[in-house]
This record gives sequence, structure tokens and C-alpha cells, in this order.
Amino acid sequence: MFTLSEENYLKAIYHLQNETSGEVSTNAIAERIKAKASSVSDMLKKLAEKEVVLYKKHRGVSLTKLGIQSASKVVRKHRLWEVFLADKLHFPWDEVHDIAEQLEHIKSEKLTERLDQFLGFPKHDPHGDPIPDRFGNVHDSEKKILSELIIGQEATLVGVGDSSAKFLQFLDKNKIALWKSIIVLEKEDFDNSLRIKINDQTLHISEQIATNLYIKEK
Amino acid sequence: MFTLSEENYLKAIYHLQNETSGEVSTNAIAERIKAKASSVSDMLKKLAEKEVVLYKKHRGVSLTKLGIQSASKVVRKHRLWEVFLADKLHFPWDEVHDIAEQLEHIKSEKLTERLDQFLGFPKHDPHGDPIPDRFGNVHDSEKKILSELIIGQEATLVGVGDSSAKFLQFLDKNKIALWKSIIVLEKEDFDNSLRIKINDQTLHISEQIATNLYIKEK
DNA sequence: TTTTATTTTTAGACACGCCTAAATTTTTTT
DNA sequence: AAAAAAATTTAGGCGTGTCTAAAAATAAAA
Repeated sequence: MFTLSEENYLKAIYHLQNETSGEVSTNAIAERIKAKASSVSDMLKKLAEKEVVLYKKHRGVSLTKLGIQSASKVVRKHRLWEVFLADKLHFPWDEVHDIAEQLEHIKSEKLTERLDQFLGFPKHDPHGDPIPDRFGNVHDSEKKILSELIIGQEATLVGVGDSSAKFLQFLDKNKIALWKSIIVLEKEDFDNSLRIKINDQTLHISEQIATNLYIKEK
Repeated sequence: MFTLSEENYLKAIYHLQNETSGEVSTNAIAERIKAKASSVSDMLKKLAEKEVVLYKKHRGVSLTKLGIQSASKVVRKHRLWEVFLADKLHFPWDEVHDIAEQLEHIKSEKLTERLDQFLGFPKHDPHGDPIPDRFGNVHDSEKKILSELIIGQEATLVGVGDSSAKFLQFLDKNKIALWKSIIVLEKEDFDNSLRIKINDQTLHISEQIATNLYIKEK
């Protein structure tokens, strides 16, 4: 159906489309994929022919229904494999992404569905990101950014906005893990840093950290 | 290190080298890989430059030490993934090969070793083929072809010489499975077919079947 | 609104892995 | 040992996916 490269483009456009509003620009894709804009331009033409993107020259692209579906299938596989690596093979959460980048391209619907079953039909990957269902639909529960949490209100950490190894290792070092309880004790107006309570300890975190922690109020 | 294509060539040469004696011919590789001899010729030059094969024009190739090691790493991954698919995801043994053909190319030593551990350090894949260790060494126990078994001698089925879906399905249909006990009751000189006892039943099998069943005497 | 800067596309090239057709080498047959 | 057959390699080409450099289109600034 799709080549490895095409799948990577689809995934990139899918994520960019979810992060920003409007059409996705050639440059934005190029940055993601780590390719030159000219290469992206070439590929967009190809994807448009395959009817997975709507493409008007100089106007950016957006995924078609088929495109969204195809991309989420790749994302589904990626996240399921992440769960496998973390839960079954006990990989730390900052190492699962890179290996899943390879595993996500394995072609076998049956494999994907059996893996899903084997893992107990997980709803989220190790970073809290929702796993699309087999039809490509994502059921994401409402989540807030930690910075938006009212002082004193108890919440649960349900996801991270940045899945880079660096950020995840920082969280590990500070014993910040998914599904833990968080309360904001104090907000510093000057730099928007927060003093929070987690693990019965208080911790001071910068705005940059706070905007990358997703929570759900209790 | 190696491209997907290179890995497939290494694997093909590795298997051909184990099946036959002497150098491996261009045509034999072409048939395995399902490519034209001219394509094989090109690739052999490339592999020779990478020092994984010894190649003299018109004289066939053989793997170098490095080549054997590289090829067995791929075979190791292939067979480990087959065990995963069969044991953990309950795939029938005639379906594991094709999916493992994709999974064998995933690059991560750590993944391979953790998978090995997760599976309980299996020694054989679902077809009875030995799994090379992490250094590329194969510890294959002595095994005989069923045709060579003496009448009345009890043996265990430890492997199959043909892993095609067709053959495996035939075995399933006749309830012939690995690790079962077999006794040859009668040999027919005319066509070398056998009457055997398995599952407390007698079964008549052709020479072609018998030469593809590997046993170990008890 | 005209100029400048930025973004995007086109043109031309290259590595990879494959192909067909033709040339060459090796093997087999007569 | 010469001729015929088979196996192998070379030559030239093609699609994919990438690149650089240059051209074109759009957006931003003066």
C-alpha cells in the first residue's frame, strides 16, 4: 500500500495537523522528517496522486479521510509496540520511541490485532498518548496542561507533551511518572514557574516543564 | 550497517551454504531471492567490498567470518520473532515465517536480547530450527531424516525440512506436530513410502514427506 | 505599493536496487 | 577439440527518494 517513506510523511503530516491549525506547510514537514523542502515538495505530489492529501501548490497540505485513516494506523502500531516494549520487555519510556519507529512499519493487520489483544487492549502508550482504534479513530479523554490547573486542585498526570529522551529522563530523575497525583501549591507570576506537590514532596518546576505535563482533574 | 536488501542476500547465501557444499552460485541466489541473476551479480560485488563474502567472478561466493556472523544475527532475530508469534500471539506455525521476514530487520541489539529473555531463551523456532546465539553460533543437536530411521525404533519429531505453509498445513491436517513420538512400522521398497505410528494411529506417508521430517532417536 | 525576504517549487543529479538485452565465460555435449 | 548450451557478467535504463542550485510564488517590510 504505502512505502516506508510515504508512511513517515503521512505520520508527520498527521501530527502537525493535530498540533497546529490550518494547512500544514512544506517547511514544517521538512523539519519533522529531517529532509529538504524540495524533497517534501516531490513527495507531496506523490501523496496527492494517491489521494491521501489535498495539495495546492504553495498552499500547504491537509490529509484526506483516507490519509487520516492511513496515518492513524501507523500511529496505532507505533503506540501498541511502545506498550509492548515498556510493559513486556521492560524498556524505560525514553527508549521505546526509537524502536517503535521501526516496528510501526510492519505490515500485518492480524499481527496488530493480536498484539493489541496480547497487551490487554491498552488505551494509552507509555507517554499517555491515546492509541487509535483499528479504524483509525482516537478517543482522547479531555486533558489539561498542568499550568492551567487551579491552586489546591488535585489532579492526575495523564500524559506528556514532549516525548524526547531528555525530557523523560528529567521526569524520571524527579520521580514524576504517569498516573501520579499532583497538586499545584503556588504559581510564580514572574516566570510562570510552579511549586507542586507530588509523591508527598514539593517540587519547583519551570513553565516549560509545566506546559509539557498533561493532567486530568480528579 | 546493512540495508534490508543486503541482509536478505546474506541470509540467502547463509542458507544455501548450509544446504549445499562448495561455493554458492549466482543462479541459486537469484532463485531464492526471486531476482534476476544480473541483479545478484551487482549485489555480490557490493557485498564483496563490504567484506562479507569472498567473490571471484564466475566462481560463486562464500560468506566470510563476518558474513556468517552478520547473517546469523538476522536468522537469530527471524527465529526469535517466530517463537514470539507462535508462543505469545498464538499464530499457527505456517503463518509465522512471512511476518518474521519483516521483523528480522528491526535494528536493536537490546531489543533482540530482551525478546530472547522474554521468550525464556528458546533453543528452537516453531519449525524445530535452532536459534543462533547472540554471537552467531548455532548449537544444532544431531538429527536424522525420518527415512533413515530403523523399523521399530522410537524417535521424536524435532524439525521440518520444508517450512512452506503448504507442507505445514499438511502436517497439521494429519496431526503431525513437533515433539511427538514416531515409530516406523514398514518401509515400502518400491516408492520408499513409509507406514508410521504417531498419535497411536498408523499413517502412510510418501518419501517426499519422510525426507522433510527430522527426528531424534530416543 | 514597491521592494525585500521567505517559502515553495522546479530542474538536474545521484545512490540504491532492480530490470532487459547483449556480451562473455564456463560447462557440457557431440 | 569444436560446437552448443548454460551460467554469469556487463551495459544501459528505470523508479524511488534524496540532494543542491536556481527559479518562481507568496508574504512581509519599507
